[in-house]
Amino acid sequence: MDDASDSTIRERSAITVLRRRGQTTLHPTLPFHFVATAHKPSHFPTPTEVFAENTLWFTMTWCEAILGVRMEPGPDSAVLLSVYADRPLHSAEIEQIASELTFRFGMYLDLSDFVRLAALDPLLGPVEARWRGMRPSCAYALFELLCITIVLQNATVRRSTDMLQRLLETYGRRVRFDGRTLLAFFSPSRIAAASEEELRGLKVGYRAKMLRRVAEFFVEHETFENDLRSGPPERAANLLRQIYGVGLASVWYLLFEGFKHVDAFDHVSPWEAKILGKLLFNDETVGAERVVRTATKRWGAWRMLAVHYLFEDIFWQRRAQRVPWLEKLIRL
DNA sequence: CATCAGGGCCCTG
DNA sequence: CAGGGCCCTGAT
Repeated sequence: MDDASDSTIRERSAITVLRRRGQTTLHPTLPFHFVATAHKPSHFPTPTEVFAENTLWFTMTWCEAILGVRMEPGPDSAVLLSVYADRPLHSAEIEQIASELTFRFGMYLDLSDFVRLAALDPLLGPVEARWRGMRPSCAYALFELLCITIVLQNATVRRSTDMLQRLLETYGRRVRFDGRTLLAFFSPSRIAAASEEELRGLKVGYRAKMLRRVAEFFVEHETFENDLRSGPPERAANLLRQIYGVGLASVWYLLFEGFKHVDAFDHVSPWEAKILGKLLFNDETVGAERVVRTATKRWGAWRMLAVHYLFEDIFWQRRAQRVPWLEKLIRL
């Protein structure tokens, strides 16, 4: 047997096929924008999800099970959910998954005040109208999102995607459902059981120690994510900062993407400050402080959601046609 | 070939 | 609280 066919067999045998176990319908608050909620063009593509033909497919680990989820728009702004799994699921479990996804995709948020606020703002108004009903959304559990913020650190997008790919291939699972093959995340215990040297072998560098410490933290604090979902953003921020490897930039991402705090904009990274400076003042050099101050004054408790609308909007534009000034600011 | 910053964070002084 | 070091890569 030659090497090629050998590796093909290995790869094929490593695929777990998920079967369709149930379906249900989600009912977001109105207004709701399916496409802009399901897909974020500013994010780098990850092998756990794919968005195509107005449909989102993604993997999810849930109560020791590996799930594949297909999400698509239904009538009257409803969202159709098909759940695939490696074991049968009770209808009560399907509803629990539905409830979890309602949270992860921000479908419970009441945007009516934001719509009113945006209408009064000449910059935000047209952008909000274009994406009316877009939510902060993140298909990942907190531990998974933390792994992403760690591979994001001090690396170009290319290197971050490579690191995540290797981690998922090594410790996660390859699954197939509904005609799609995707990777699924690993559990915290899987990483906690790996040695730092082993992780360094995946070329994550000094992040190996952080990944291990984060994983150990989640093994010991199973209810951490749920605890943080209630309570003010400041409390979540303070507790998250105590985890080794979680700094200002990561917390900022986590509060908005993970916990849907629409006001969590007290920090902005340099590259994003340049993009927002350009959008707000047509000047990419105004600096992070001024960007944060302006957003706070202008959009108050909705400032992070407003920033998110502006940010995704320019990345949607970029997809239609390259935006020259933006290309320089994105390090691929 | 060398050097360096990159979609941060920790630790030190 | 400012600044050096950290893994590894691709750009220069």
